[in-house]
Amino acid sequence: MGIKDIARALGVSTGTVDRALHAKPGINPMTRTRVLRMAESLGYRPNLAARHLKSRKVLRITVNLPREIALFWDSLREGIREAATPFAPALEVEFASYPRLGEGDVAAFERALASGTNGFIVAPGDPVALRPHIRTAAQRGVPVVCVVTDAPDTQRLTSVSADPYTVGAVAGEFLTRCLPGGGEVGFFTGWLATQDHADKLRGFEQSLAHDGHKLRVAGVVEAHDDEREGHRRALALLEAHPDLKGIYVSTVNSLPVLRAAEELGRLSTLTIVTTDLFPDLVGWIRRGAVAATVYQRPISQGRLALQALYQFLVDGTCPPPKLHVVPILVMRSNLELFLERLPADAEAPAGEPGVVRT
Amino acid sequence: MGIKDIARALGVSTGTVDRALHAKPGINPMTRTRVLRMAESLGYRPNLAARHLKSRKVLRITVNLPREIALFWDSLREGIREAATPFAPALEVEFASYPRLGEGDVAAFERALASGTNGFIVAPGDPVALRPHIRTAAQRGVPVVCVVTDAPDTQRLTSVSADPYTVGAVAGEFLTRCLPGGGEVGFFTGWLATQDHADKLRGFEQSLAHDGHKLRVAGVVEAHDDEREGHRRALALLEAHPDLKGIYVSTVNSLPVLRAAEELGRLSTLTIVTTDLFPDLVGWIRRGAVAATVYQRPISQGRLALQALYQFLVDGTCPPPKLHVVPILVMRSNLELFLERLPADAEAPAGEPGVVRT
DNA sequence: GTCCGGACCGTGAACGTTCACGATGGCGTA
DNA sequence: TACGCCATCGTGAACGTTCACGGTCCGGAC
Repeated sequence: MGIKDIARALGVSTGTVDRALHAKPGINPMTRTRVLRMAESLGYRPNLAARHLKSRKVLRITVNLPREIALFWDSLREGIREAATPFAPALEVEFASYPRLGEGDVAAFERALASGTNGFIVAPGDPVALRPHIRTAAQRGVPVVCVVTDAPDTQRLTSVSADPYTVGAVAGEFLTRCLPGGGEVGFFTGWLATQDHADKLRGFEQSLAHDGHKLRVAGVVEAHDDEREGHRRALALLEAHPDLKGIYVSTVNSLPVLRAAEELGRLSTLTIVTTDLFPDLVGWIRRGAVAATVYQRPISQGRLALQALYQFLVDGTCPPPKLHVVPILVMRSNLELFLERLPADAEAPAGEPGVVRT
Repeated sequence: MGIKDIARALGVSTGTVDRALHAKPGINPMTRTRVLRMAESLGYRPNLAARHLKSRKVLRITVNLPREIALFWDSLREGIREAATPFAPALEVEFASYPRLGEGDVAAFERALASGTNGFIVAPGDPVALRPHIRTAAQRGVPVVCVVTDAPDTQRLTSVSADPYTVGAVAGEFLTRCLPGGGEVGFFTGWLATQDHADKLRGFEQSLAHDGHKLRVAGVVEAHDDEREGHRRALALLEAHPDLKGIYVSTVNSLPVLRAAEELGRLSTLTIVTTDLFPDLVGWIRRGAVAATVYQRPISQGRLALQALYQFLVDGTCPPPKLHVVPILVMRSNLELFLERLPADAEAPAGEPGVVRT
């Protein structure tokens, strides 16, 4: 079951077999197919050890992710790094960062593609802008894996994310359980035009419906990832609904909403569910102001993304078009276990400007 | 940074370096230390590809786990298998099963040790009985990793488990959130003498205490993993406390408790939290009779165990004495995502004897 | 002095693959 | 006919490590 066996079986040399298996020039198309057919029938599996021993060519994959929110993206990077170590030194991971989601990802992508990467892991901020670049990458045989956010209808290899519908449904079910008496709850998101955000709302509403509509959505707020707007609209929602029982902030921008609730003295009567985990949120969870946060498990996402990409580069095996991680409810009781696993320097935010801590 | 560089730097042959690095006989102790020191200072990392290419010696690790509960242990095995594939064919995993936890694990251990395994992954049913065997294994340089249950005070390499204190605390916090009005709850376990079970109770009580003692433990029941006893004592507890608001079954034996609650018509007034996931539990979760189950993530445990063991066998790097996975709350809304990932044939229980399904 | 044995160490082949180079042969052109 | 070119294929070295084998040296016994 080696390259030699194929050569012997066909009466050709190992060099010819090598050329055939790697689609190199300088070989008769007929012998090429004969070799391929024989390789197939013999069940040929390349010996990776020997391959890497000889031409110490390393696979280079580049990871383009934002810097902010640090704790989240650092965790994602950590998951990738961790999953990559078993393959070292045959695999080399190159990290490139840009300030925020969608700010500079295209440029970083072009640079890496020009420098000759073998694969990508990216979080598309603006999928439409990235689409043509994913196309050219695919044409050159460079696979792209999306994490956290997807770039649908492109030639990406696969996407890894927390299934948004389930994320919303988990938050909804938890709120339903926490508020057995029923009542009104608020839903905060970024843009409902974004597929992911709309899916979360769908999942959320579906969960509420399960309970016989004792809990209902009093307002759906689009904050457009803007701190000021989030704060202002949270104040408005709370004042318009003095009897509001719960809030689910389905984006990572939960701080403005939390502060608004605190300013109005409503924290004790509200059950609040947020999204993901970042330093400034830890305190709110510890003192119970946030009942739970739906964690999208960046570490696991990173691991899955890297493994799918590596498998494809080595075996050529295609993953399913979408890979999902199960969202986790982080509460006070299991918070510490998450903080343990997180990148070390990321937990202490120190006095960041504009951050109110109580 | 290869064996040749060490040889050249010291003016010896590669054979000598090889003998020194592997503690083989037939080498002067002095040259041995000289080689080791030089290897250290040059930062020598063996080329695993070359090593495996030459003496195609495969690491063989044996996994001894119970058959029942199938879904749980199959998931654990799946996690191990999955984590092992990247190392194939340099790593070979051998699975041995015995009927139940503690029934035949010692015999299986001895057999595998005699057959010359390189490492173990086991779930000690009776840690005391297994201790001497772990000792002899350790003396022969065969590392043992415990999963799910630990064998403390032995020479095991490490143990992988869901931190029992956190498991209990998560269940407690969830119940607290579900029952904002306070009241009495029941706690079911196996044996309080078992460290893990006692830790879960501690975590559980700690979470209740956080809330200003509005929720309190009406009864702690030891069911000794006996179905009849569990059922009988559940009936007794429910009848003694007609106002019981919630139940946490901290072992996998939750069915007798659930049936007792159902028989007494108390399901609708009880918030029930169980442990782990198995086929017969799925229906109870789907119709909301079980609010949530604390999942101890066997797949992740398997992955962690294998990676720690492999790292040690290859690098000699020792993992921390305990590795923890974060327990997850499985509810109706994320149940399907878990069932997806589970071993295929394990979900459908068919008509198992003695199983009541509604 | 010769021989032997043991301790220690060097030598070289082999593992499966890759790749640069050389070899072969057929065909067209001078 | 002689030559060169191109397409196609074979050859052999190299990658870093392991291991069986053989070599060298030294001390002791005859």
